[in-house]
Amino acid sequence: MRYWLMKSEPSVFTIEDLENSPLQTVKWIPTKGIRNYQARNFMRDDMSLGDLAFFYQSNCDKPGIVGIMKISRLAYPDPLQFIEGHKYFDPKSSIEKPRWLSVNVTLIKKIPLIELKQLRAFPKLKSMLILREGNRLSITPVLDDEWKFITDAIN
DNA sequence: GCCAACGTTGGC
DNA sequence: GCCAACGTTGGC
Repeated sequence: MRYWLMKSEPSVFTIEDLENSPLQTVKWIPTKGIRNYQARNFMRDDMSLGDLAFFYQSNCDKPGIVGIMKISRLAYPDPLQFIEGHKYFDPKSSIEKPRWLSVNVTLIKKIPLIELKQLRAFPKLKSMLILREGNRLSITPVLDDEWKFITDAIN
């Protein structure tokens, strides 16, 4: 079992949107395609059913962790890449050789916001990828120790 | 809205 | 395969 951190901009998709979705399950992210090879490769190569992930809200007033999700469907082609005219249409992709993938996630629970600046304050977390300057990757692995430390802090 | 830090693109 | 130009991300 692996752990992940997945970013979403609240202007695009919020934890409440996830909460209000049927079965509290969505394609990540419903209206947006992940268009970064590193993030795609994580989904394709390293994610397993039942892996857990932090829902991280980014590019907003209070960036931070707001929930816990699980991976509920393994990587599959992102349908948005095939919709001509769509923002996430990719002419270089095809049904036979899809370039971009998604996974489904299911909400486990919302948690009280743990702000980015709080995360930064914990020496134990100083190597977290999300805290690295210039980090832009929307899906990053979380180490077992980091996951345990954060989830322990919640409880 | 600024801007640093990235990833991608494409000409060569 | 280099690298400048460009677009995007995301904290502030």
